[in-house]
Amino acid sequence: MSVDLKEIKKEFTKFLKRKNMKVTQSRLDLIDLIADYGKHFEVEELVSWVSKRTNRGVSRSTIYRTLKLLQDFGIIKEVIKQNNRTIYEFIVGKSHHDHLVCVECGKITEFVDEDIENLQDEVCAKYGFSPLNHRLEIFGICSECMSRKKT
Amino acid sequence: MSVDLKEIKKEFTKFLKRKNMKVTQSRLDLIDLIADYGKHFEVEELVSWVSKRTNRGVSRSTIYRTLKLLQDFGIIKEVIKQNNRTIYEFIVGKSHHDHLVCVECGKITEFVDEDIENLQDEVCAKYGFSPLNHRLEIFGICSECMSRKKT
DNA sequence: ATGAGTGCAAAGTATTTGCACGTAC
DNA sequence: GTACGTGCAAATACTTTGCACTCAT
Repeated sequence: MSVDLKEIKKEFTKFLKRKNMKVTQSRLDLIDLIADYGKHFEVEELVSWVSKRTNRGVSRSTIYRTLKLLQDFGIIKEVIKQNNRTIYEFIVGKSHHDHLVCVECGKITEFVDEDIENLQDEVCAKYGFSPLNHRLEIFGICSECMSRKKT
Repeated sequence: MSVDLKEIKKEFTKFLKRKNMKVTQSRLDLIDLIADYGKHFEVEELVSWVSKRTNRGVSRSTIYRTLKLLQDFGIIKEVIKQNNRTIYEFIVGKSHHDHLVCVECGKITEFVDEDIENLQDEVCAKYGFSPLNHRLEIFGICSECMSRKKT
């Protein structure tokens, strides 16, 4: 793990103070817990994970509220919106990447493509649009599912 | 309007028969109504539009069910998933395009970029992934909102 | 005639909110 | 001490589903 969580929490503390919000244990802990989880997650998964890893657990409301804060702060992102599910990801220490989503097995594969990123910036420039973030989801069938289907 | 709706409905009829489904007025009408609406839409908007344009109206259930069918058939697509909203689009007669979504005013701008499309195909090829469709949403602030903010 | 389609109301999900109590400052 | 945070339960929003009736074949 190449991510300096201590530094992130320090920055997050500043971020909260700047907004006159309180630095609570619950908020700081969630950063550790998400980093520790180490993969994409849905709210439900996170709730279970937190219960499993702590004695106190956490309410869904707090999770939703804190996730929103962490998105504003910029360390997590909604990476997939499919059906009624929202999949989040801890994005610190990763280059921007996008996702291949297998509609058969649900497997999510990350990929990085600098060229796609650059072309997007060009498009935005062309329209005088100031991008804040983006989401590219490619839905399809992964190689394993494809070979299984052929059999 | 360069789209031949008659032809589309003929194909849709075949599509339904192939699946042993019935060719109902309601289903065929929805194609006309969506084409006629001429822009992105949400379910709620479509329900209002249908009521406004017809005498009978249509139930939300049928709208949802038919939208799913039309997606399978391939003439509409969920183009934006933001917050809890799903925005659909009639995609017949358009090259594949993606969207710039202004988070201030909600304006949606379409753009076409062949190079991005090609790069995506390359990525899929690299992972042995068979793409079915994709969605690229760039969230940010449009030029009008940006100049309004500066003032 | 038969099975699929439709509308309605009810049920499911995911997410947000009001409020009483707890905690950071 | 005060204001914001938290958990809980209730509310909301979107979408799906069961069922009785209707319509396409």
